[in-house]
Amino acid sequence: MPSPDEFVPEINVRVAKRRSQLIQAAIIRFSRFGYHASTIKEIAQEAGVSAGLLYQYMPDKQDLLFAALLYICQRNKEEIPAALIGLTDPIERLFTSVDAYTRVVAANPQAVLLTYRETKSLKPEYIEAMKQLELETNALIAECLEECIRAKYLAEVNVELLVYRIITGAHAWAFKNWRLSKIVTLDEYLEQSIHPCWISLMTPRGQKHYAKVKAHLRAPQITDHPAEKLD
Amino acid sequence: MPSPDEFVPEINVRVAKRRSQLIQAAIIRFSRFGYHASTIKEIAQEAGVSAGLLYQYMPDKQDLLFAALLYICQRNKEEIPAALIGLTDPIERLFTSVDAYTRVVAANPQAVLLTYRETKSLKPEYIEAMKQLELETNALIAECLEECIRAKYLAEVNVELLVYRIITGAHAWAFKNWRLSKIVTLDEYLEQSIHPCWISLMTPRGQKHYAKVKAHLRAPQITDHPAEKLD
Amino acid sequence: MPSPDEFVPEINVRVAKRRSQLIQAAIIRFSRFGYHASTIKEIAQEAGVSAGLLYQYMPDKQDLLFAALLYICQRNKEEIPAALIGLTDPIERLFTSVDAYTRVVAANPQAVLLTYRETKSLKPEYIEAMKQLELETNALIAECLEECIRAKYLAEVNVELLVYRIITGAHAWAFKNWRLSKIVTLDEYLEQSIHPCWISLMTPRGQKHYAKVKAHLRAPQITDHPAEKLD
Amino acid sequence: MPSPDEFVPEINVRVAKRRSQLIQAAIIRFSRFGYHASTIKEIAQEAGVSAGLLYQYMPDKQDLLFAALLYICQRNKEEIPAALIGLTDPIERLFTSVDAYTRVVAANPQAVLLTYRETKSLKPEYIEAMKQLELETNALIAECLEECIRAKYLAEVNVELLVYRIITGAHAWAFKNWRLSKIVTLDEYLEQSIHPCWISLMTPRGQKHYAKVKAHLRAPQITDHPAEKLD
DNA sequence: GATGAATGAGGCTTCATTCAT
DNA sequence: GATGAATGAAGCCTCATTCAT
Repeated sequence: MPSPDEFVPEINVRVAKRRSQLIQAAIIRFSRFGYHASTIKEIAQEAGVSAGLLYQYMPDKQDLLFAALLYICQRNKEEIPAALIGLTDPIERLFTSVDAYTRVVAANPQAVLLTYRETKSLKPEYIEAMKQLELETNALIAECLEECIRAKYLAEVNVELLVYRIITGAHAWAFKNWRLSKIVTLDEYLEQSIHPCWISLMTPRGQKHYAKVKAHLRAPQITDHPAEKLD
Repeated sequence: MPSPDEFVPEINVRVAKRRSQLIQAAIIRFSRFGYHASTIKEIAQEAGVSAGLLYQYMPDKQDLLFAALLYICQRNKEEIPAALIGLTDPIERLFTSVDAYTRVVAANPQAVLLTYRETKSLKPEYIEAMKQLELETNALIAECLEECIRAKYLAEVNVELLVYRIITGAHAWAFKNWRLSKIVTLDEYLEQSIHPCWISLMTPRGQKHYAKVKAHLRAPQITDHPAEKLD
Repeated sequence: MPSPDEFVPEINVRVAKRRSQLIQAAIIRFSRFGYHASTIKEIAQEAGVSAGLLYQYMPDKQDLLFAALLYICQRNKEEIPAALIGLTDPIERLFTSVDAYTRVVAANPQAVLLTYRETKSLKPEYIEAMKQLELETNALIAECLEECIRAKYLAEVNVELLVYRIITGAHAWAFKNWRLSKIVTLDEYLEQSIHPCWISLMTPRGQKHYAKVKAHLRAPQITDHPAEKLD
Repeated sequence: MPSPDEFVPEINVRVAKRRSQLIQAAIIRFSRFGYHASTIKEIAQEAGVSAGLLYQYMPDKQDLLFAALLYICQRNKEEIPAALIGLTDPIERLFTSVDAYTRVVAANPQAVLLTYRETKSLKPEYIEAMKQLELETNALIAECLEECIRAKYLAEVNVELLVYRIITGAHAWAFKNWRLSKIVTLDEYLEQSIHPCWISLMTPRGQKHYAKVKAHLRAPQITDHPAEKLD
């Protein structure tokens, strides 16, 4: 009993596998050498396939870049909800989302730098899509902040602006890692540079609550992508 | 009839003028279109000279990029001492250096983005030089911070880490300008995102002093480079 | 259980059917887009088979072109004898062969253009074969002319040259169809451009005879290949 | 006294020379091997320049083809008026224009074949331009025909259709040269295949006049382009 | 027999760099 | 000093052809 013509799962599985394989290879080369300095041949080689094959799964080099950047952002975005599973306390959720975001960035620093460096190489509609995705990711942290504000744990501040303080602070760990990693550990960075952004804005009520939950706050587990380490 | 080995000042003046002219043109094109998307011909045209002439003042395209990046960083670095002239009060000096730094970045956002995006295209020794220059610039703000700490206005914190919070916060205005400029003005950004980095770390003594000088703190005047605006 | 060396007619039937199927598809694509602009994949798709299968029935793309051109010329050649069946009068046979030839060309203009445009892409021996086939086709009309000359209906002219006047006149209908079809119909073209080639060379005896048979001369029926129409 | 900036004849001379040089090379390669089988490198080499230089004078390969085809047609078109200079008698002018046209085609057969074979490779607007140019050339012969009709030398026929009989007859000499040149000379071809097209349509008055001027009709001198001979 | 995924040679085109004027 | 014509290396991409399934 053969599967009907219109649904052939093995094919889509292979296509998805190939695409993923090529995107991974692209992330590696683009991260390491930049978009323009990476040739299609090198990327294909990194993926263990021929240059020609790449074009059966990607329209062109720019789309490959877009796919790579999209993949990075989407992957990062997904880590936050994953880290929040099972958490209900607003402070705990805020702490965890910020911590998770920063640790995701720290786990894939080259990938994050790639999004900063090469987004400009995309065509306008792709740039727009990237911005949209950033806003969606930011919204995940924004929700945690708003929950804290509603619970009177946090002063009423410009939430989106605060989110940007936090995420660009996280990105800074990737950008300035060459220096920062020499003066503090990631944990110290989180404690002294990232979390203070919101801790310093807590209400007395928030501070009291934070002191209570602080003890059992734990760093979330982040998926590691070894290819994207800093060298 | 001057001997060929003699020092001929007019020549060096012309060389310096040409180099500067070419670097300006390079900054304009690189900022607007990126390093790889800018051709030597376009840069030469922007400078109003021929492509061939460029090679009499620059060894190659990469050195031109380095010269451009160096110029940007040096220019920005010089703005801080300029803004501090005549100021002696530690808090006032700290406020002004941070304010000046951020406004310099905000005045030439494309140029700053260029240093982030294209530094990787340089050869290692040039990258090292860029890092060195960054550290020197950071030291200017660090000195102001240390002065405040010595004056017991500020808690004893990791100064260099704090400097990075501040400067990457400033850079964020350039990177995320597409969104930030829609939610706050530059003045609001300074007040709500940048200055809080150090204000939240002041000692009670510092807070008292700050309240006193606050009234006559004034935004420093920053040199504008219209070609490097965001569009 | 047939021995492998035995003649297995079913196999040859299938091979012939496949080849024909592929040649038809090739004619369609080559005619419409030209040899170089047509890809093997497109031709296979047109034939409803895979690209790989094509190579089990054709050594390569060039041979496919040759097969297509050969098919077209052979098909056209066969129309003349078919149209002459049952006709015995020399003038009637001449008229009919010329008329049939022109109408065959007019029925498959794109295919004829293909033979003109792409014969050069063939290797020398194939070009030779195409020329040979042309001569054979021409001979069919030449025979009719000679019969008329023998019957003293036509002046003694260079027969082969006259054949070329006629067939290139027919081809012109295909080549210049974009303009000719705007100024005359095919019937008018035949009457004013093609048939005059030989009518103007008739002897008085021929003219008298022609006047007699003219009335019941009828356009032969030509096989239509809709895919090869001009658009 | 330097020439004003806006008019620098030497530059335009060089550009024109280069363009011409490249177009000649293109005609040679395209004629010999066809458009697709000719590479930019080969054409550049034929012209004695580098591949890169070609792109300073031509936007791309297709434009080079268009330029080549245009050049051929324009050159052919110009031969007719040149041949008619000083001739006033209608019959003489008609004979000469037809004779010149055919001899031009015969002098550059490969170039004419090129226009037939590769026009389809052009983009629509260029094809349109080619058709327009053909119509203009045809009009030169059409005028001669009309003059004869006005002088009552020629029957009132469809002039444009007759022009097409003539020019496609001339083209046939190029197409079927492999055979025709074996059975007749060009002069015989003109006498037996080309000129009869209009001679057979003369009025008695025309025939009488033709008999009178026939004696001193002379073949016009045609510019030779050795690179475009048949091999 | 039939498929279509995979290969890789080769074409067009761009652009940093050189050099004759 | 200044020009810009000329070079040619190198990259993206296509597509005829092969071959494992």
